[in-house]
Amino acid sequence: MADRTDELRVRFPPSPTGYLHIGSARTALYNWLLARKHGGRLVLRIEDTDAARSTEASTRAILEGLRWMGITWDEGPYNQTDHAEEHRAVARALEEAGHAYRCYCTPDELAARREKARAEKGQYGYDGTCRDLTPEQRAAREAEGRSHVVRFRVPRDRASFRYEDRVYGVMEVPADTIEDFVIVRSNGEPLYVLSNVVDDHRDRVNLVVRGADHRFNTIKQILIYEAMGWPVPDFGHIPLTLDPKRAKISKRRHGEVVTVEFYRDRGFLPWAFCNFVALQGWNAGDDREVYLTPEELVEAFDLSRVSRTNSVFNYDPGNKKFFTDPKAIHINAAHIRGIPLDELAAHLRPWFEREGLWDPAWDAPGEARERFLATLDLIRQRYHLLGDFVTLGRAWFADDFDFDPKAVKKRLSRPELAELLPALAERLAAVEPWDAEHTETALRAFCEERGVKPGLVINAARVATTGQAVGPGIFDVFASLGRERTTRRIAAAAERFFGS
RNA sequence: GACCCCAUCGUCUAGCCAGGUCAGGACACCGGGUUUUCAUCCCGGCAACACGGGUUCGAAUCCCGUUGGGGUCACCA
Repeated sequence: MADRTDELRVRFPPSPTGYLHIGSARTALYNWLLARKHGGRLVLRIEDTDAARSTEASTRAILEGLRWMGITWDEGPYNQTDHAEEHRAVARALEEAGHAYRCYCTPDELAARREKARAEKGQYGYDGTCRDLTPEQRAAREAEGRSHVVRFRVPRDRASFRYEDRVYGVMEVPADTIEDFVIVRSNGEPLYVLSNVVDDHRDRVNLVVRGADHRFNTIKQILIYEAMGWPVPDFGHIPLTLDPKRAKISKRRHGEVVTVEFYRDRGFLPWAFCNFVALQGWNAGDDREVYLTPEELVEAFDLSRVSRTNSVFNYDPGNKKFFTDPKAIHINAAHIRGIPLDELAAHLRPWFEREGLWDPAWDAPGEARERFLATLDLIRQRYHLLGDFVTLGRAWFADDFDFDPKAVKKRLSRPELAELLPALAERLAAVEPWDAEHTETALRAFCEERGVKPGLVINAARVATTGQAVGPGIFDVFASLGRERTTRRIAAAAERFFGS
């Protein structure tokens, strides 16, 4: 198919030196959103130029993270190293055209001069020692056996460099703050600032959305595009996400909580995670915060509404309940409550399987599946994480559930329950038909006869049947659990907590 | 240090560009209500325009400065 020149082409080029963290995930998401919204294409490129730090495992982890989030790419993944020759060719072309030159200064010399400049409080960018070497001077240095890097010859005919950022607006910096930067190492390997441009050009990327920490690279890279006579893409930089102490987040400092896989493992719905991440630095301008489907977010998302203010990822190390940003958990809970039941069931399946609780009958259309979905619907209202279904909700799917000690203490300690519980079980066993309405009538009548408050019996029954002090209305619990399990558990609780 | 960016409740943010409603929403927190329970739901509350000047009848909104925070200054990406 012929290329449409007006087609939006964005990219996500992670460097495989670690895990997919929350900041990169957001960059990927924004690019994906843009591609979807405008019918464009997203290119995935692995920037493994830094061979020393790049690992296969890291690439896998990143791809896995993206797949989990539901971020799909239209092209790639390409490997940057596959194009190393091309990068070198461009460096040569730049050199031949006079836009770049060989620099023979050694790292030691550079460091010394930098130190001196720093001490004198001057600019300490590259001082241009090799910028205008004559062929003879170059030959002399080659003869000395000196190796060289290739530096870009930054134009000195302007007072400043500027470009218009899609998020930050006009970016303008004094020209003398941009030094003649290195584009090829002394070992012949091209550097990111060059390779990235060559790749983006080859991949026909026309909008670059990346972290605000790249703003100065953009100035340099536009210079390269111009020197090559290539069309310059649009750039949009997005604000950074900081920790509560306003420091850049990193796995090294913050641990798992900043990695995508952490959210997967802790029971986040992938799209709920995306929903939260999207809100760090962007909002639609209305009061909406929950986007249950990708389509809704794609529709609402717009680069022009991305904030210029860094956001703080609000997590509190050591907090058991809020092990990550409370809002992230809230959004996850909203999604758990709000998405279609069959989708929820699909996301839950691995959780049940890991616990050995999955029943294949839940897969096929039929009564078992209907009951399963109805149970999910009943208990999902107060759950925040997928794991809650098999921990807090285990009693709905297995008999070997745990009793919350606090619940037992609070609701199963009154001595009269020793006698009430077995009697209640017996009474319930005869209720016909078994549904919320009839079990309620029976239980209330039972309490009336015994002269006890329904609350006593109800709360005891909740703990007895579910192990928890909180949960859905008890008669819905009865109906959901069924007669057999309900009565057996109530009787068993009497045994277990009051038996001699 | 130089350069660039940013600055509204504890956090995410709306409002700013085109000055003029008690500065709005969400999360968290607190209180009340519903209920047999609450980790559900409903209602209410607490809580912010960093500071100082200026322009203006009027400034969160425009201008300047200060302070604070962040980013970048590599033969990393």
